Parts: sequence; structure tokens; C-alpha cells
Amino acid sequence: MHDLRMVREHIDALRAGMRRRGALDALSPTIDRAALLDKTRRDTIQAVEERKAARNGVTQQVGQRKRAGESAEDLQQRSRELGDEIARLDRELAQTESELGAILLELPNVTLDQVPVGGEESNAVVRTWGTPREGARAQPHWEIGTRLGLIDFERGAKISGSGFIVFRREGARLVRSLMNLMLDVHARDHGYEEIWVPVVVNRASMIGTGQLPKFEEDMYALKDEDAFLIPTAEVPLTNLYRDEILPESELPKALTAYSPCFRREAGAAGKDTRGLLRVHEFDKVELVRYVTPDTSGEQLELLTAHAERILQLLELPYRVVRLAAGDTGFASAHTYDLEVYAPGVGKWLEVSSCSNFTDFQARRANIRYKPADGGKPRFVHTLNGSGLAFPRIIASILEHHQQEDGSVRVPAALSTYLGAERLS
RNA sequence: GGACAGGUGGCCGAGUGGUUGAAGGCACCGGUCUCGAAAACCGGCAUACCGGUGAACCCGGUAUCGAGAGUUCGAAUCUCUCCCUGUCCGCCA
Repeated sequence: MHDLRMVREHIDALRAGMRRRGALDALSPTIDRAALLDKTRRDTIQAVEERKAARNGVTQQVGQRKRAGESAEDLQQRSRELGDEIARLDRELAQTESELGAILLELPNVTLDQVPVGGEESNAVVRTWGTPREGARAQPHWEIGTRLGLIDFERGAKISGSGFIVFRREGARLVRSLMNLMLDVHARDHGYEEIWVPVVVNRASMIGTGQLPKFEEDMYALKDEDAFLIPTAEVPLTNLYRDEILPESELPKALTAYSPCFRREAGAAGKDTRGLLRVHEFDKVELVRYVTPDTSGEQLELLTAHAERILQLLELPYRVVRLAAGDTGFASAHTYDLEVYAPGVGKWLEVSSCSNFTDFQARRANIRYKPADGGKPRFVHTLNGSGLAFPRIIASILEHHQQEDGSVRVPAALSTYLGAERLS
């Protein structure tokens, strides 16, 4: 969410930000509307507060007269009149603020300077690690997984629906091993506090991180409660300190959690749906950092490096892509995607998205810190990244580490958890 | 799920319709005292928004006693709804 001052004082910067996302044409009328509503709001506040001050004065005189045993009917009448005007103006104000608030919640974040202008085609590979193997004879993961009895797609579809996966035997154990490996590395080596979170959250949390109100149709909602299944542990982790003020000494604060993630993927039907590429429920270890505003740029580099470390341990070739403004998520100001190569499907798969949200989420969720020098509380900057999402990692492991004999080599970092060096 | 009891400033805790933004205490900050510290004493100490020149400081105003709605000239105080917490009972992994 943007500061109202952005609309009032830096509307050109706001427009420029929307233009870099390629969204100015669509949002320009909305921004104009916001500017108008801001003016209306301030005028109405002045009008209503003037009357409230008058009523407070009148009301006090009523009290004095009553104590003196005098009648105050004329003043009471005056106060009633003011009360009626106040009620009317308050209604207008509430309407204005409601519309203005809704607009502010639906405007995406402004991207940082180093983010390329344009859409997906302007995404830029900033570095690569490892060497993709030739895919000529590589089997796709759904064939390997089924052949080795690690994944049961049919029964997943039967008990839950398409896009729900059943892992079996060493496949199930692989999922558990990935969770342990990732949590151990982040908690032990990278200094994150390990958290275990609820996967059901309330509406306020979903608004805080930016999933709502704009993307409600992508979320699984509970039937009898105003609550949702989380699409990522980012939601509970970032909302952990909603409406709180942290001492600066606790920053940067780094949290990691495993969670299942639930996504309806409305409108994504038929796109990358084969095998494990796009599913409705998947597992992920998430990284979240709360930092001071002046450090969020370098903190994004650090967080991204933490996520990359897992790919290196899994010995999977990957590339780091800086997303262009038009491809950057709604709440993010700067995002790196980590893409791992899967020779079986012949594609780079997004397995992590590491973002700097600047103060966008902190404003929505009202997360502040008390500066060490004793100044007023300021909004923190929040960052998060997958570290990592399991299904495409599993796909890549199966495809990249498959052997001539049809088995799959297990990278050393993982085999200690899995208790096997080979899947066959 | 049922029955009670509660939700007041960073914390504790007064306050049941009229200078109560809110007594008192603790914590914190500044000062006096001291060689220094402690104690004692004095003073300060919420947030947001609107306006006064779009800075800082300052000044004026409004709002905020879990949230929302209502009664009233006037609500922390009365009424209703909701949320949360505690205790007991029931149920249950």
C-alpha cells in the first residue's frame, strides 16, 4: 500500500512507477480518482472537525448550566443540529475514505531503479551456476517418478483432484528430506529462526501481505469462516509482527518456515500443468526478513544467496533472473527469480522468487521499528523468498540426476537425510 | 459447543454519564544531590489525522479506554452485535 502522501505530493513518481510496469493506461484514471478523493477527504475533515469543536464547546456549557440548576434547552437544540451535520459529514467522510482505501490497496508497488522497464521479455539473467545437461535422451520427471514408484498421480487426482500429488516410498521420504535439509541449512548456517506456522489465516493477514483484496479468487477460502489456506508461509511469517513495533536492535530479523502452500491457480488451466510443474498444493520452505529501510537492497542479495545455496547443495544448475517491472509481483519492488534447469521437460523452472517489498507490506500490515537513536517508529522493509519450493525441485532432481541405467543419483547433501545415494 | 469472568496508556491499575487523554504506581528520559553510584527529590514521558507556509521546532483542532453500531446536549462509563483472553464443564487428535 502506498502512503497517501505519495498520491498528494509525488503523484508523478507514482505514475512513472505504474508506467514502468506497463500498467499506467489501466491505472491512470484510478490515480486521478485517488487525488480527487484525497482533496475531498481533507475538505470534509475540516468541515466535520470544525463542527465537532463547536459541539464540544456547547456541550460543556450545557454541563455548566445544569450544575447551576439552569435550563439549557437552547444549547441542547444547537448541539442536536450540529450533531445532525456531524453525522452527515461523517458518513460522507467514511464513504470517501472507504473508496480511497480500496484504491490504495489495489495499486501495485513502485519498482526500484535497477528493475528493467517492460514485460516478461525484458527479464534479465544476472548470473548462472552449473551446466545444464543435454536433454536429448532425458526422461521427463513424471515418467521417472511413476516408473520408480515415487509419485502416484492417478490416486492424487482420485482423492483430491487434478493438481494434487501423492508421494510414495522413497518419494515421500524425499519430500521429508528436502524439508529437513532446507530448514537445517537456513536455521543453522544462515541464522534464521525456525518457525512452525498455521496454514489457516484470517483476512487481515491476507490483506497485510497483499494477496487480498485483489487476488481473492486465487485463494482457497474456508466455507464457514472468513479465513483462507495460505498460498505461502510468507503470509503467516510476515504477519507475525503485524501491528507491532520492533526495537531496531532486533533487525534484521530472519524467519524460516516449512509449510504446505495452497493455490487455486484460477485462470492458469492448461499452462505448464504436466507432472509437478503446476499443482494446487505443494510444499515449500520460506525465508522472510524484516530489515531497516536503508539495508533492504543488500538484504535482498543476502536472502537470494541463501536460497541459491540450497540449489548448489542439490547440485542443480540454475540461473538468477532479475524480473522486469511488468513481470514483478504486485507487492514487490525488486524480484530475483531462481530458475533451475529440467532437461526432461527442456525448460528452466522457477523454484524461488526473492523479493524486496520495501515498505509496501509493512504499511498494509503496520509493521514498524523503533530507531535506536530514539526517533519515531518507522515502517520496516520486508523481504521474502522461497528457499525453496519442492515440486519443481523434485522434478529437476529426477531429470538432471537421472542415470543411464534409469536410476537417479541423490546429491550428497540430500543422501544423508534420505538414507540412500540412489533412487531405483 | 455450554456457563461464568474479563478486555483502560510500554507494563500494573483507578475510574459507572460532564475540564478524564484519562488518578496512582512501575519502567524509561532529563535534572538536583554525590568523588561516582544507589536512594531521595524536581520535571518530562501515547498515537494518528486536519490546519497554521508541503521541512524542523512550535501552535490550534479532531479522534482514540478490544472493534463496530446505538441511546444522549454530552459516553471509558448505559444498550446491542462481534472479536479476543481467562476459568470451569462437555467433546476430541
